[in-house]
Amino acid sequence: MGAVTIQQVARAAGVSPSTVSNLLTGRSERMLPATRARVTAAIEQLGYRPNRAARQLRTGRTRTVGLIVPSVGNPFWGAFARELEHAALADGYNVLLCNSERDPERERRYVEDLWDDGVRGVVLCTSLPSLQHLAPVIDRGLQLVTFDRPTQPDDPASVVSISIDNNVGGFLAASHLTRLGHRKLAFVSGSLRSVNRTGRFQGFCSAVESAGLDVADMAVWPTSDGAPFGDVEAAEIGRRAAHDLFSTDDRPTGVVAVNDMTALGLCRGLRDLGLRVGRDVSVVGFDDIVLADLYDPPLTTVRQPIAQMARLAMAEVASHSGAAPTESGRSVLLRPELVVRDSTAKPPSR
Amino acid sequence: MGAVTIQQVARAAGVSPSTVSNLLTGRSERMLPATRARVTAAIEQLGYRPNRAARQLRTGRTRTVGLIVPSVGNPFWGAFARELEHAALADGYNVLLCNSERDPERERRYVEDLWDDGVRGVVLCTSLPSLQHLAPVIDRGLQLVTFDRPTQPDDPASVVSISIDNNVGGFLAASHLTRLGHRKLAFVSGSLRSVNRTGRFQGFCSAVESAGLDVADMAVWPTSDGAPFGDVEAAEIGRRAAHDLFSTDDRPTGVVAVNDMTALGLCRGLRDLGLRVGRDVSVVGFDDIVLADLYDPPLTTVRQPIAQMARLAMAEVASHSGAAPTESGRSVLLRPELVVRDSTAKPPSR
DNA sequence: TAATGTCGGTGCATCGTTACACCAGCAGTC
DNA sequence: GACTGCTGGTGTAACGATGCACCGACATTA
Repeated sequence: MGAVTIQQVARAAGVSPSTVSNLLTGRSERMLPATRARVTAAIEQLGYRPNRAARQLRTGRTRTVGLIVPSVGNPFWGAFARELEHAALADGYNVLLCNSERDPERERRYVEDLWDDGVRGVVLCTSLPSLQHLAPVIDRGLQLVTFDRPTQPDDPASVVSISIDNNVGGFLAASHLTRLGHRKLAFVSGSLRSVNRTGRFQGFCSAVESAGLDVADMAVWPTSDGAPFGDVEAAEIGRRAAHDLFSTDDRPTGVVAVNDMTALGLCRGLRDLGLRVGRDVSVVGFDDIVLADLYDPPLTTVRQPIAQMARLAMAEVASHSGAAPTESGRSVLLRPELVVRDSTAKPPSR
Repeated sequence: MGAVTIQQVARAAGVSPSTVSNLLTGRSERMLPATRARVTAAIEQLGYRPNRAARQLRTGRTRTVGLIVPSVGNPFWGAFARELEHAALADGYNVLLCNSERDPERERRYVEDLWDDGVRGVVLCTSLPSLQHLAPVIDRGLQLVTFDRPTQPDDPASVVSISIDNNVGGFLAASHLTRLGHRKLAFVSGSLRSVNRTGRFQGFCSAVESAGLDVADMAVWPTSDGAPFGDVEAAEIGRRAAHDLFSTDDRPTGVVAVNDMTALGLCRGLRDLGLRVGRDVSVVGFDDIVLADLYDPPLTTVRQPIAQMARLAMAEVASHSGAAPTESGRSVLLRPELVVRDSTAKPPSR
């Protein structure tokens, strides 16, 4: 039952373990073709597979990267996880998936566990304003790449971020509505303290102002941060927002949601109230998950190029991990794209 | 920069490495309280964390289980991955996520890679009729738990399966439609050769027959297995099915889809054709993903109790892995539940 | 022919932890 | 006082792969 070791292969091939190791690690130039053939044959015949734990203990390296997402239950994160795994596989890496449920303590525990497992590169999907809880591990040399969270001023220097320009995204969404003629907009999100919410909201405000409207007239939900919802509940947030925002007299005619799940929940809530999305109310989402296009009506949304972002994130994780932690971090901001579908239209004439 | 080792802790506490190890591995009874306190203090002060690679090399064990899903891009698998991780965490395990994209060769490679990584338990979500490509690793002692795929006669003996009773599920879906008065039904799926499709289709047929109808009159899509679609494309399958099935004269009035994503794609396709789901056509999905309830109209579907199934799967993976591979496998079949929403109604009167 | 260089390959210490075998010291027993 | 048994530890050999330092044998050069 015991697995085949490098010694057994060496014995079978009539060479020393070092020679087998040399072949395995790519130092096969200094070797007679005949020897190489014998060793290769022995490996093949015995079905030898190197013990990774031993290899890692010796070298200190791993071919694993960590991925921490709020929740893979959310299709956006699921899709991103898939793309990252795709990119990782191409580079010969594995992905260890962790759901933080947006809990900083879980983030911290996961990052430390990953470090103990020998993982030296982690892609972290978070919207927390601070990374202080991870500072100890980053100081030890962890290469952290944040996704969907632009670098903040007080982040550790080595942190790299891959993100879309949320400001532009928010602007695209809101100005699409103002151009259609909407005068009373709403902005709906989950927690107020998320980093990308801030960017998207700023873009929203810019668009409102450049359309000659007053931001103060717009509706913002929630008004106070009493909604510390997780990611799976994103849809529930939208649903509640619909009920709150549309039970007043001064209803908005267009809504920008902070992500597609929230937008979908919003649509559902509007339907409960007897309002038709794309006719009575226009809704713009964010992310462009697969379901945005399947929904009825298909959702207008701001697309994040997740495949491209995943490749970038993977490249950063792989290139820097193991290098000196002094390597200065960088921040990559990609331009999002507005995808117009049927959930937006001119406001109904009164 | 070098990490703190067990020797340094031992030196700091004035004991031998063995004593520290004894404390770490729970053999702390044979130890004076004073000694234990000194060691604990030293661990704390130095910030010692055991090297997992070394530990694994020595013991051969890992606290990691593998999870192979068709694609986390599909919300159903994303949700399941989240539940499994939740269950694993409670047991002190980590989850290594792998997307097979329904490719047997990728399945095989992943299973072997996991084995090499020291992983001795894997939850495999597949609908392949055969597990022969994994037999070598299973023989070496891998504990395989299949999810959403009932055990097949020629599966290796040690394989455990956790699944719903697809037959019952198919029956529930179809009989719901016949009870509403539908006489002409359709069954839509992706690949014909998937195991759970078979079960669901059988249940569908039983329901049709027990309603006094002829299975031969029902529409089945696809008619031949020319659709080797992956999981992300499940929605696309539904969309194509809608166009194929509803461009003829003899249209069905009720459709059972093999899963919710396909059902959603189907709804989208029907909308393209100007048909209203829940009025002109009734649609029943399968799985009850979060989006089923958000959709417009909310989708009637057969619910899989994924949280419960994830816990069961985790329990099986953890309990057997490492034990003798002679342990005989078992097959757990859970009863699914029909969730009636608005996508189904009486057939329109002609 | 002695010195030097190259080629092809090997020996050995090492990574950090664990678990088994062993051992002092002391108490109790006959 | 020699024996047994227990308590509270310690010494040491692995686990499997790696990579540096080294080495014999042959070729080349002065």
